Amino acid sequence: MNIGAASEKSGLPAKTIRYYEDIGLLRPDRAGNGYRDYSMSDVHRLRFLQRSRSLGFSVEECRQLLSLYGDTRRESADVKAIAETKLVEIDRKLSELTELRDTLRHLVHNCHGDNRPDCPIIDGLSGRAHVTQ
Amino acid sequence: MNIGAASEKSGLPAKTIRYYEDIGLLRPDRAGNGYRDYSMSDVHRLRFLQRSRSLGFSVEECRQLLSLYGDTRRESADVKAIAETKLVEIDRKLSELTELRDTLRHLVHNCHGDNRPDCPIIDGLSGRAHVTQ
DNA sequence: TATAAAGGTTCCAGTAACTGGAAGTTCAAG
DNA sequence: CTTGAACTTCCAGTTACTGGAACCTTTATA
Repeated sequence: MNIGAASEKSGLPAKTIRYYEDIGLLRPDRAGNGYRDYSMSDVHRLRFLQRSRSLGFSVEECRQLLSLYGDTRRESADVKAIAETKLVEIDRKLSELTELRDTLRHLVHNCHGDNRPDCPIIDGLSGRAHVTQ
Repeated sequence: MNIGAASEKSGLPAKTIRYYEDIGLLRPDRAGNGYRDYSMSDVHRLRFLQRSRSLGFSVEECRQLLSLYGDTRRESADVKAIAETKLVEIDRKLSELTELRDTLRHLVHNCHGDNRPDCPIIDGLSGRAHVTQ
């Protein structure tokens, strides 16, 4: 498929997809006319990149995560070690996100949402009183 | 407290903290010697920035999130609307992170972790067969 | 008290990860 | 056969830092 379709399916702009190719994150085929030709496997890779980037992993971390899926030559002890390290990081991100969500929820549920500017939660969390962790 | 202590407490490099001041995300006091002097409120702001940045929110989104806490002049209906929009996004991030974690867990639990390079999960997820969503 | 190291300051240049735009090619519709 | 959308490469600009120089202040040690 062309880059437009790959873009739509992966949620990444075409520009970004070309950039990812430049830095060696994928290597789509080329059709006879010079157009890039993306396989489902490429799209899967791109979706994965879209997700993990949006979740705060660096491109290099994404490259490492991708290597867990793609590099069959890598020894499995190695794969396991990398995956376990990333798991710890993901669990931390999960609990931080959960905490952020709970705070915002609290904000939403306690704000009356009318025009009165005295939202009680804003006062409570403005920094003087509340310290997270 | 000095920038070094603020850096340690927030988990952000001093360089980044100065940069955040440059772009108007906080305004620490100055001591008589010209050194920046951070309050607990500043540190709280910085920790918040550290977290939300590492979770994939842009600096502008962080600025918006911070405004939920800091800007008491903002009308509460406005606060509520912004918070609700961010909540949707956070919930999406949460489910994506959970999915990523489950995939990696599966990888860890099914890899034998010895020197044999034939980790069965890698084959399964290499892209040809498996498509997420 | 001298002095060296550690930690602070500004400023400027470099990097990471895109992003926009120009200039040209190819394809699909009318 | 032409017009417009989608593709190509290339180069410049932006965001969010990050490293380094040159200098100042504080603190520990001789």
